[in-house]
Amino acid sequence: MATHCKEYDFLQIEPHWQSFWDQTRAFRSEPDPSRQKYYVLDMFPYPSGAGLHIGHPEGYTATDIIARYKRAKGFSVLHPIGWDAFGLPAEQHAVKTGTHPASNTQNNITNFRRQIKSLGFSYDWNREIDTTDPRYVRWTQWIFLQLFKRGLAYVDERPVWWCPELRTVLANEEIVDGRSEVGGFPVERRNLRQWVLRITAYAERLLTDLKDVDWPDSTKRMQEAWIGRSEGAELLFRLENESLGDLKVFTTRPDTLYGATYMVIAPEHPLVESLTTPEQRAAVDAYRRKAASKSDLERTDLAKEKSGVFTGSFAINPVNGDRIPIWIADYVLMGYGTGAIMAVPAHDERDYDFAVQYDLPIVRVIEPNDASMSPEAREKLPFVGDGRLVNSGPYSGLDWSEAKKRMTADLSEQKRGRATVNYKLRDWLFSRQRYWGEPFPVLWVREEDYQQAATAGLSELPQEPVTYRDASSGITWFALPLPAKTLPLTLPEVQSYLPSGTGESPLANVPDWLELWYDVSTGNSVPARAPRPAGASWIRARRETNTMPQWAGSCWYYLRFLDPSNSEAFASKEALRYWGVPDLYVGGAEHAVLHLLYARFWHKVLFDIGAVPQEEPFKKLFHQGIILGEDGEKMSKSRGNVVNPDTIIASHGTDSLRLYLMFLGPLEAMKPWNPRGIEGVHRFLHKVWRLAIGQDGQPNAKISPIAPPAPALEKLRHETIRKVGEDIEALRFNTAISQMMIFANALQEAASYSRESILTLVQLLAPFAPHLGEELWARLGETASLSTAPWPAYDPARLVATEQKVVVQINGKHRGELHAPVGAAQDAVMGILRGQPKFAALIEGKTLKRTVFVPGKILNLVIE
RNA sequence: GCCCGGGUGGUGGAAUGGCAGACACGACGGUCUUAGAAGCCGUUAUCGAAAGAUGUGCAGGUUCAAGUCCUGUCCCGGGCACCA
Repeated sequence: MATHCKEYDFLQIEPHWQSFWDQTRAFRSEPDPSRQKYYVLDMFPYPSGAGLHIGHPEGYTATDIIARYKRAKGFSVLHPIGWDAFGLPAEQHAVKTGTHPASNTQNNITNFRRQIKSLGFSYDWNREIDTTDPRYVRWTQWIFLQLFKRGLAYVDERPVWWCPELRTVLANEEIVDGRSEVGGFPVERRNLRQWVLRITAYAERLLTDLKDVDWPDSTKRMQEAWIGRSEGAELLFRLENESLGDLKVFTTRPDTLYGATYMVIAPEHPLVESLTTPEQRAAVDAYRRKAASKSDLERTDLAKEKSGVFTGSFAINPVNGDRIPIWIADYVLMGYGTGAIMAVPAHDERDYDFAVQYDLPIVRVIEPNDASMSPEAREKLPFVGDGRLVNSGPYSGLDWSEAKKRMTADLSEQKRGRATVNYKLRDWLFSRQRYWGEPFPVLWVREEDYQQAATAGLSELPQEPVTYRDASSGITWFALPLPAKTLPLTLPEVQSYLPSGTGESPLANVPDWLELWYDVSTGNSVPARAPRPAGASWIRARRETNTMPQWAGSCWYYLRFLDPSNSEAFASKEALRYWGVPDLYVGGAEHAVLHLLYARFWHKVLFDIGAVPQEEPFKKLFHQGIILGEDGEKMSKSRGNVVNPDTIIASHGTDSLRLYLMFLGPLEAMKPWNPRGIEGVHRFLHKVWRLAIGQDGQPNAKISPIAPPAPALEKLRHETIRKVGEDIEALRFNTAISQMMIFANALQEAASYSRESILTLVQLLAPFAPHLGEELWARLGETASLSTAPWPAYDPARLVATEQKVVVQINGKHRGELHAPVGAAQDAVMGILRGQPKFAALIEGKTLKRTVFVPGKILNLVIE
């Protein structure tokens, strides 16, 4: 089974075992009720034209080690891979070359698959998935229909980022520093009809359920910050012109209500028109024009300088009847809270800056409690800390937290306010004006046709229809979902992949796909240019031209891996019950918010409809660190510091690359690539080879068949089994490797060693360097594949030595060490110490003030 | 500005409050060789001839004992950013 090379010939060994694993389908996983399952998942790659980046094998090696280790520990392991294959680059390539994005995507996948296979990962290739495969798209669309049915999808005309160069809409996350992430082109605001998912309905659960997952703290914090929950109150201010009703504001500080000296509404606030007095009209119009022309970037860039304009109108403070001027300023955002605030300049930095700039009154209503504060600090405004109320009528003297509660309750009684919670999280803009994405399984129809379809009952409709009014025609269109059984809705062939440039995707240029006669009783359709088929159930319909963003496919792929070829459901109940959700998920921190938040949202929806049994998709999450170039800079083509895995595999072998990536430092750390480092681990693998195989290609003569193992070596063997196992469990691969190096060095120094010793080393190393592992395992005479061998056990009793080293300190300073029997008490150790002249001299004639003794570790004598 | 990480030899890094620098890389010396490569053996934090002293960004503190805990501060990296 093994090769016959005499030297460590990785170029021969690695392909040999890769085809062995392939042919024997060694890593196929099937549900096995007799064994515990373990599902270890990588963030699946986008198959870019550039091929595998060195960051991919870093994370993938980590999960592969876990997968191989867990298999050896007797788990039934699910370790799959697939392709997140929709995306803008393939479409841009198509625009440039005119070739179908699918063919470019398939080429890239072929290259990625070759590269990943050459790394020897133990994926179950029977479960490979591709998000662009119609059999996959079908279920992505099906999940969308579930969201739609529950009222979690809607359309909205809203300002989006428009990139004239790419002729498409971009999401916030696709914009970096005011330019498109892809290409770096300028972007601007434009209003378009968009699909939006109501993720805000899940804000509270997305926040509170973070406590149940084992994730890096920093990632949880980022999600918390993104969701941005804040508790406060909505307060109603009567307007002086009573015919205009009330002005509703959101505040987290209702306790400062007596300090409100002006109000601010956003430039886009609906009351702007009616609040503006004739005298202020010109100034307000000028200000609004200016605000509208500013991009968001400019708006935030000019953050330091506040600007605004007075409306001429006043509101009435509900607690004291004060007349408060109402201003317009762009530091208040229409998208958060109510788009209006009460400004308390004494206790808010932004309000303070604004008040100073426009010479508005500043009234202190909170005094600090902290007695240790200097008089100057107590006087300083704005003061945003906690304290006691002053100048606040009947509430003066109360602690601020108490005042918050009472004032909110009192206002609530008068129907002038209520306690409320606000989130920074916005609904998720879910459509793109592109070709290369999942089409929405939705038809736009007229109201009477929608009613007819509703009666026919073929499609599952939301309680409230999703509609939009076309401003130019005045027609209100109704969104009719396709029946689930007709899915997938596939992409048509197009002449050009260029977006229409009018805000619609290239799909708008395919009339036969777009305009239909649709049969509400069967779900059948024919192009609209054909005559209307006979029968009352045929209606006129237009397909949705938007496609879904790339996030759609990656939101649920971990579920498809459970049962990838199922054509009845996205996964069978049995598969869902057995495999559940990933036990470990490894991927880059760049997905800390968006992908992981979106996937959690979809998973919770699936949980709510009873489609999955767990509330959270990813129990344990780990981020691998970025590997920097040799120069300590981020790898990039322009810097010329990119390391290509193929090159390393050719020069040093996959096992060396894998081992080096893991030895480089802690998995989560950002660390620079060092070409000399790969030589080091490569030498180590050579050393292991020589420990196992002699120059003649036969097992090394130093391996003793009969002699009992040396006790010290045997103890080290057990220690190494323990340490490597513990480190793998904790994803501390760098220290696991160093322990194996220590063991290998000890074997090399020994005159002879047991066969068990070298087998142990090979086996512990195998998850890291699986090809060398299999080769040596077979060459040492084992007949079954190492991939099926159980993990070696260690005997805790063997770890205990008879003698222990005790460090001797005098006044906390290291003064040497002595050896004492294990478990020796303080008195016994003191006895040994006094018996050694070196130590006895140190305490001679001194007063022993105190003795600190940690058994088996340290003896610290405090003397005078 | 706010929220997270992190600063340890020439380099990557190791260290449940208990011997700082494991394991490697690099460098230097030796061995083998006609020579080299690969092995193998040794040295390698700093100062010092040595004994010893000093040493984990900086300044303090807690402790018998601090890289580790606390306070302040500087620097680097990541995230968020007028969110009321």
